Amino acid sequence: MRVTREKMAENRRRILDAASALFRAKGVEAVSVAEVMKAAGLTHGGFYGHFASKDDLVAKTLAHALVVEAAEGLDLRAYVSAYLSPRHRDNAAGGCPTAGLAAEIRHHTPASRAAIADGFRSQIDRLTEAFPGADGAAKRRGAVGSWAAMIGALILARAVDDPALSDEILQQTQAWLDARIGDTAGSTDAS
Amino acid sequence: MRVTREKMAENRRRILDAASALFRAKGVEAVSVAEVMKAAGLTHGGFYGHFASKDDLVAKTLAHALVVEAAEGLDLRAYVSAYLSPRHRDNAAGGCPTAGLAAEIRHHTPASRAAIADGFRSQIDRLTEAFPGADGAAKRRGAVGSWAAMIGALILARAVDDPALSDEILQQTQAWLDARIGDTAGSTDAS
DNA sequence: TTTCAAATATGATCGCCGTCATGTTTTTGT
DNA sequence: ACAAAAACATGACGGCGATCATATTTGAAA
Repeated sequence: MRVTREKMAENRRRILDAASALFRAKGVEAVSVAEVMKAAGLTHGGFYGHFASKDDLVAKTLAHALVVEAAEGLDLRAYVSAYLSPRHRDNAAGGCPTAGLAAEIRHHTPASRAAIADGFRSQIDRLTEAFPGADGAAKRRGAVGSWAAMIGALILARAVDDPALSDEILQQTQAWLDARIGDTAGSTDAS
Repeated sequence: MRVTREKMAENRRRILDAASALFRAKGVEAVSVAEVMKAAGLTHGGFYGHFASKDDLVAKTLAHALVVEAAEGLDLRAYVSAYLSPRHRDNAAGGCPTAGLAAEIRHHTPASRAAIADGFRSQIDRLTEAFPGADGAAKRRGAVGSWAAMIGALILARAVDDPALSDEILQQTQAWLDARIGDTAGSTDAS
């Protein structure tokens, strides 16, 4: 049952999208190849026509999910607020792949770790542009530090069962970051 | 082959210690029950005399690993420096259980999530005491925010393959936190 | 000391999952 | 239009791992 080039490319995209959502929602190890294929509307047989192995799928999925759209004039405050919202916490399947997958990737192949490193670099660069600061070094320092806080807070908030504690972690981190971001608010010149 | 009450208690401790190190090093799902028992110097058979299931072991291991020693007069700067050191990054098996396991626990049983929540509360309280600030609310906000940054930075640094990027994440976060911690340095009154 | 059950060892079971083998259909290059 | 193979479906295989069954030893209570 052969299919069009175009259809095949679409199938590949569907597999990557399904894997991306499932991996974020349940973790890589908890998701089977057959489950991914089924979510993509296919059966497990065709999988090895698209990818060499499950590990290969993980690496390709990371590269696929971590593409960061260049954000001119990103509103950092709004970004942080949305990132640390209960809505984002409760929507891991559609949320930030870094927060959902970074911890696991430590145990994966070099290809996956390289893919995630690329995504990290883009993300840091993007945040550095948006971060207020006197010079480039200060901006980058603030970008990395607050990015780490965002990732950490989301991971911690998701780990916990107690909604009150989970909410507090999100809110305190957001309030703390808001104060830091406001440190040199309104800087519009780049350097 | 029965053993002493005392020996049995020691065996249980060995199992928990082995599980704690192995889980942190390789992740919960990548470690088999037999592997844990072997590391504890036993065989897989006796496992279910100590724990009801692997999930139960995970929950008990978290409670065992997350006991936080009360730290009077904690040197926050030194703590952050050690936490974000390459040495700690490269020693997951002996390092912070939260950074090693929190992300995974999201996919585990309520018992495990409750155990980790208890550990979080203790850790936040401990950091709140040590954090400088005008009032209790500011201290707690700073504690949660910087704790999230520490966890996040360690997780991100461990995920990455590129040593330069990994080092930078640790260093930038540490420098950033150092500046925040210094904001109201030398506060010794509590309220 | 004698008995009973506890603690662990050995071995088996059962299901899941990654991967491969093979069959079927149909696009694509000629 | 024809042939070749690409793309996917169905089905099978093999290993691993959680859990259980049973045997064995021996502490512990009487």
